[in-house]
Amino acid sequence: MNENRGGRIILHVDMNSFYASVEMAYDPKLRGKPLAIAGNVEERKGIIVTCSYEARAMGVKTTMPLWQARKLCPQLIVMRPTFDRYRKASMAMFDILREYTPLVEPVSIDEGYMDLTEYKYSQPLEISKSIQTRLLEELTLPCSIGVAPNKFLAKMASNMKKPLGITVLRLRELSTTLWPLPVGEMHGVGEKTAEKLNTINIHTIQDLAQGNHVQLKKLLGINGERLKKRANGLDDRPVNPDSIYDFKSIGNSSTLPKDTTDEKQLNDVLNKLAHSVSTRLKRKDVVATKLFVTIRYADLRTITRSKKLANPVGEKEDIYEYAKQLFYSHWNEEPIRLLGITGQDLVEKEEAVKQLDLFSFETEAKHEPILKLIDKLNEKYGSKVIKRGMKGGSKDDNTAGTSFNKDFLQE
DNA sequence: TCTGGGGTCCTAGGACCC
DNA sequence: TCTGGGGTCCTAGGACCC
Repeated sequence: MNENRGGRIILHVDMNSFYASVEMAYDPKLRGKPLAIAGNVEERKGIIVTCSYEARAMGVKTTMPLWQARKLCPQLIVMRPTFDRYRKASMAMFDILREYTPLVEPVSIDEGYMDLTEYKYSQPLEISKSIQTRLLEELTLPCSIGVAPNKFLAKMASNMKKPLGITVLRLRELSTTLWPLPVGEMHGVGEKTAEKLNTINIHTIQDLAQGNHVQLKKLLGINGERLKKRANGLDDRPVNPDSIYDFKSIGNSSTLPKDTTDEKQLNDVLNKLAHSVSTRLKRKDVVATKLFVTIRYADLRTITRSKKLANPVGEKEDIYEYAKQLFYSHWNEEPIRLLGITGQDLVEKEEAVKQLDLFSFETEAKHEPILKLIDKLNEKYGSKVIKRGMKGGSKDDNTAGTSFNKDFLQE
């Protein structure tokens, strides 16, 4: 009955050069041409965000500075991103995926996992073909799909054939499919980790899979253990459709047209950033308990400075004031390339108001015996706010029932 | 005449508490 | 009378991903 012996069937659907493909869907004249989407097109710091396969054939790559891409490919068509289109296309794409199962977890605007374990009597390969065909025919958007018993392997599989690939990665084939790859190609292993692994003679995924447990832990901490497990095809993370509802931080940053030390200009940028962060927080009905300021100097050295706030912020003016405080107490007066503001530890606005009340009430009543205080609080707010014998307040209520959503899934 | 902007997770030291 | 051990919070920074 159970053909895959209790294993799961996980798909990773990855759209191919998503932004460029969406633009081609909107304007068919762009098809077949080297197309790049780049930020800051007019300015010196523009980089390639995505490019079509025709552009890739000329050596153009993601994150390459625009001027360099133009040198490699003079006929390159360059467009600024139109996020509205991408958001719409993304929603349409996830709607199609959800027709196959509700267990769809978007991980970014253009990729997501699906858990098809419940549909084990259908062929996952057939379902993948159907998904790929529908996305291509109905949305004119190409994708690659990986099919595997877990998220990690599905992700690695979708990466193996692009564009328009479908790759099935089975556990029993790991030693021939996954293991020969350089360890740096593993999802979760970047440049630094690859370098570190090389120092203990780990060069391929196979080396990692067979690496010494103790040595790996010493080198990379718990990440070492986790990577070794993954290299052996083990990953039990569930596909969680609700993960889009947990927001941990909201931030904006901006690279200045020119490096500067001009305070008026810097204040102006902080003011604009405060405005956009405030708008986004408000749209989600949350306030931030921690505020971060990012400073990048001309030589790309980047520091972040943060402050835990007694009273969570959401209003633009408050964010601006705290950000200025943070900035001016840490800026070394060197020219600045980029400024950023991020709010973290987000709580629902109503919950934050409660906590604020709680705080002042507690201060006012701090001489009373603690049990009496708790009883009073319970009387005032109901027993769910604070329980006798509990250490803290209502800290972990902050996501319950919130209706906030990832930006790209919002209208 | 190089390298954007949006995030997440982990680590580590010091303060502080019991 | 010279020094334990566990835990949490705060801050800074590193690495990684799309």
